[in-house]
Amino acid sequence: MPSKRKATPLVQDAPKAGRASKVSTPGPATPRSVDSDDSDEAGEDSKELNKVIAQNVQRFDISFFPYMLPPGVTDTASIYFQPAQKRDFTDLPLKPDHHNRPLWIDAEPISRPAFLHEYRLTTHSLYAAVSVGLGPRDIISTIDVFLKNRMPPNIVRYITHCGKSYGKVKIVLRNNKYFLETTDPAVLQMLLKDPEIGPCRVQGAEEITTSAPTMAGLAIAGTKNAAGVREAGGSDKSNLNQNQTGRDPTTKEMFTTLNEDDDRNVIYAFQIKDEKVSTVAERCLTLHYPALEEYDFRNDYLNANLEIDLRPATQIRPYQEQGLSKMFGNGRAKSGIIVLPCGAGKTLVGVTAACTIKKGVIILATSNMSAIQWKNEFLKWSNIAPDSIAIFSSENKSVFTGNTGVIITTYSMVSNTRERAHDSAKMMLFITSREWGLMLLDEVHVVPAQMFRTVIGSIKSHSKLGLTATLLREDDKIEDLNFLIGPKLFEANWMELSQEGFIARVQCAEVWCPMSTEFYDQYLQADIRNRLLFCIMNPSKFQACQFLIKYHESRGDKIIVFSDSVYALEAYAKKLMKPYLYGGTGNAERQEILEYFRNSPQCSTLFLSKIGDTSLDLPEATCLIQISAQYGSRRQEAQRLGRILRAKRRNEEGFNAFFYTLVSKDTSEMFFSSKRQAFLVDQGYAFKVITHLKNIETTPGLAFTTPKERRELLQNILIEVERKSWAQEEEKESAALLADGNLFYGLDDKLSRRAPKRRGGAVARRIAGTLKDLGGGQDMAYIEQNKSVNKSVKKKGPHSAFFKAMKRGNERRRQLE
DNA sequence: CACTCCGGAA
DNA sequence: GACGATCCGGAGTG
Repeated sequence: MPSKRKATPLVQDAPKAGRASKVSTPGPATPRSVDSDDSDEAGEDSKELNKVIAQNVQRFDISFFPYMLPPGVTDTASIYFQPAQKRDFTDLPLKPDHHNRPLWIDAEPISRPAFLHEYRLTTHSLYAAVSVGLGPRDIISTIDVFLKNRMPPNIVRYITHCGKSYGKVKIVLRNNKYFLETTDPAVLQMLLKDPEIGPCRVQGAEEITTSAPTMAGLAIAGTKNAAGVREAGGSDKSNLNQNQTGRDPTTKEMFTTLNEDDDRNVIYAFQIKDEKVSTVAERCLTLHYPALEEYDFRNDYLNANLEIDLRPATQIRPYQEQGLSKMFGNGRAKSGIIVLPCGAGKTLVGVTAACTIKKGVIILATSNMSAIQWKNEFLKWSNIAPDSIAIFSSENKSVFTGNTGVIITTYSMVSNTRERAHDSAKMMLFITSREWGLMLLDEVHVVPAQMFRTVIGSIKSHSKLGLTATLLREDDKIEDLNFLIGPKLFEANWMELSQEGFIARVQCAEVWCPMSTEFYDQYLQADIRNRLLFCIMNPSKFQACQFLIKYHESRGDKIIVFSDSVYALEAYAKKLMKPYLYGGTGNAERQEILEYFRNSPQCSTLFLSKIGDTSLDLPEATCLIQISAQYGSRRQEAQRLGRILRAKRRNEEGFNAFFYTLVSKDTSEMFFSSKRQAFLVDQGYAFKVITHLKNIETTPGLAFTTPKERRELLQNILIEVERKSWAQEEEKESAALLADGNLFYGLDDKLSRRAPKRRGGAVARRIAGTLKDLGGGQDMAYIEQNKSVNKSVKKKGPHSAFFKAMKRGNERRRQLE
């Protein structure tokens, strides 16, 4: 373990820590805290505290913050430690001078609203801490300095243990083969005997290497230098567009001195099967020997070097550099994840990493569009030759010309298990058969999905860098990233970035729209599936939306309205005469609308479906209204907010972006909404609740003010609900019926089976629906179908439904046999 | 363009 | 009794 390596100082963090300590409002982080920004009453105490923090922070490079208990509440000190079951630590002895000590938690952040920051100490966070160069003793003593109470011995043991076992096991790629390496023969034996790791070994291929890689002859810039630049970068945040330092602060300063690899020169290793790498990594983690990936790219003479460097004009922001310094902290490339908010320049981080390693790079993006964006960013920020960069997707299969280069592809392209097109297969062979220096994983939170994790195994790369804005999923697979890719190296603080003007300041609000009685009745009566539609189409919600659009348009904002329901999207947009965009919109039309929205002053409002959550780049938008959302998806909420974070106008004085969520009162939307907000609240955003929009009654021209209009609206919704359920049953029936093999018996069978669930009337209607289907009549669809070719109509075509169902039935039967 | 498979959310 | 379910998007292939 490197004893005292000087890590990069955290200049920005120190004053911030002080600010956080000015606690004026007691109480825990309530989701809806009042937005009271700068309460500038810095007492002498906190100034003193600042000093202490500043002194100690310098030695650490993890984003950690103290949080202070409110004055006067000194005797309920509590630390949130992961291994402990209870969260009350009142029985721990307090230090005599505890009032001078804030609590100081060194871990990954789980929640950081305005005044109270909650962090959690986990195995992963400790490993991450050690991986950036902190020894367990450093961690313990630093926490102790700021701790109000004595550290419980079990925590000490826990930290020490994590520190010891860390870094003993490494996964290394050599000559296109994966090896598990360790310097400790006992550990090697232990791993080989492990029932899970043992079988993953390639028999007869073990080896003992005696030549540990040395760092001799490496020109690594000193720490002093790096610190100086960081100082400069930290202080001139306002002039981030000017290249003030006059030199390229990118690669050299990222390295700090290193003095490990001292006397150990025997490495024990055995080869593991390519496809088992993630299994082994997972097992190692559970055995508390996390397998690291480190790439000594400067001493890699086997893989060709890539001619790539950052353009001289490219300026890296301090937080980006901070993240990168974690990755290259010891002169090698460590695998891991960097978390930055949307719009904070994730791509530039990736490009810089590529420029540092200067080997073959493979980039995995989520969509075709983002692949193209990656290419453009590479050309923009770096001097890479245009023929050294290629995109590999279904419509574009070029290869770079030289020995090595950059390949951009999509997850689904690589993880495709089905039969491939000919040149696609050839391309895959090319990709899987060579070694890559760096694998960049964009939107890395998608990787844990079963489909995508195969990517990790099939492409051999020396290091991996995952980038994401929202490191969260609603399932528990996010933890898997720790062994699939590596620890979280860096996470930016949203609030801090917005205070410094790197991303826009956002005002978040939740608007409660009352439900009119007739709608509420229908809502209660409706099937659980259709309930949401009534919430969304709630006339007062519509009015609120209209009002907000009007208000913000008059302020000159560019507005995006999000709706998950395509039906509602269309209804709203048509009624308000605004353009709308959803999945079914053709590509050409899509571009046209986007162009129109971007450039035309006449068009300042755009309606978007889920399509806008990712991949669409709309830097002009400054206001966002959400009229419906996907249940409780925190990720979606964060991504949508991200749409306006990169607002071009963010640097204008006093500029605010707005984020509204419209919620129908007393419906399930309320519950989901609060769930969705959780992540943003954790990031420090305060959601205001607006129960009544000022002057809404006196606003002229609002829709649905008369009972007649509302009745009509309700009628239309009911028709839609009907149509929907009809289409569903049609589908179900034809599917089920064909699966049974006999059309007519099957029909009877189905009907009698499901009859008890519904009343007689339903049965009659269902027969009608089925007959309609068989006969090819489309009368019902006619009502809803207007000039726009609706996707649902396409789907409902008797043809496709019929054959689809038949095929499905056949498939199922074949599988049974 | 049609078909297929997949993800994400309860 | 087993089995299945939703919607809306995306990408790849033919």
